[in-house]
Amino acid sequence: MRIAFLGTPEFALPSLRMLIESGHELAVFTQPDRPVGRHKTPDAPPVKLLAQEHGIPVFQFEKIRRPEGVEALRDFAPDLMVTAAFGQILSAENLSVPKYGCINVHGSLLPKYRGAAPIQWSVIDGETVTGITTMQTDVGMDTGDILMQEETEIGPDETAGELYGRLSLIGAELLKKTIASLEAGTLVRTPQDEALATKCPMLKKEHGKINPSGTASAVHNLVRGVNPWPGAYALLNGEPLKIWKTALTDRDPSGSVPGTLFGSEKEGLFLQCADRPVRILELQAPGGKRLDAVTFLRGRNICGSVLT
RNA sequence: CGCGGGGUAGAGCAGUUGGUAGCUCGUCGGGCUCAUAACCCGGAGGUCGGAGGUUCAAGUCCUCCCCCCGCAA
Repeated sequence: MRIAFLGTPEFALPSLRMLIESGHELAVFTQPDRPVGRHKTPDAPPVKLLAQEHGIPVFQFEKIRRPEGVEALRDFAPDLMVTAAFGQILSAENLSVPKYGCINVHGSLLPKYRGAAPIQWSVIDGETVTGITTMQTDVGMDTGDILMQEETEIGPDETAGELYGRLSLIGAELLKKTIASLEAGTLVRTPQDEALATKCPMLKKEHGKINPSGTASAVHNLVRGVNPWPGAYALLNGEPLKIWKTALTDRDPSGSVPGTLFGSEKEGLFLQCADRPVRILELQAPGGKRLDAVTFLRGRNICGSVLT
């Protein structure tokens, strides 16, 4: 088939790789190179790099729903469009170009977690099961008919980054099955149950802010859910202290106010939360490297301080 | 040239107005102990990121370079 692949970050790579290996005729549409990094050098999206390695034509539009984007799509004349974490909203005009429309690979079990960061929010919310949905894209935000779904469990200490990697692979497999079913003419479309739908926003820096007045579980889930980006933090004397890894513990409450740090080089570091303490395993001071808690404590005494 | 913090013993940090480098952990040796990751005593280990400069004297002041990190994207 002639397939227009629309995707941007790492999540889309396994799916694109699968399409390449399956021998489809491809064109890739991805986000423009963006200034990234400490020195603001423009950086090509991962999908672009992979496409170029395989000699696949790459198109980068600020907004594909504008006339030039639509025109480029029409010129390629795909049978099918596939999106995986593309990051742009498609217009009805975009969707009308291929005869089979557009299949989207989404990182949640729709209709739950519609929106931009379903994987991270699933972890932040403490969900224990999630999955991949392939859906027939319509003009709404992840509102199209469900084609196929595959579940996977979220490990109790799994980070969003780890889950992201796993789901990207599951997504590629499910996409393969979905396209095979489409080609066989056996694809079944199931409308989403609007009553069960939930939306999640794009993650911002401030979503990484830890609330020490929450439960230990909530803190642990946040730390996992925003790892590796944007990263969890709390303020120590007005300075952001990044907290990379935590562990739940059965340790009794320390009696101190939520936000209090305590522990020692022998016991490790703990943060008192609303109910009980959570163990801090890895953290990072501003300007400093990411360190395990015991090493961190060697040079600085932060026990007794209160995070806000 | 976006803003800012930092490179000092194997690790993490201190180092005051320039005057022979300290702390915690680790490591090595010894001791205590039924025993120990606990405790006590002792030792080794640093051309203070690199190059130049100022000075009687530079980790500390000046210039340039390399590397790491936070913010911002």
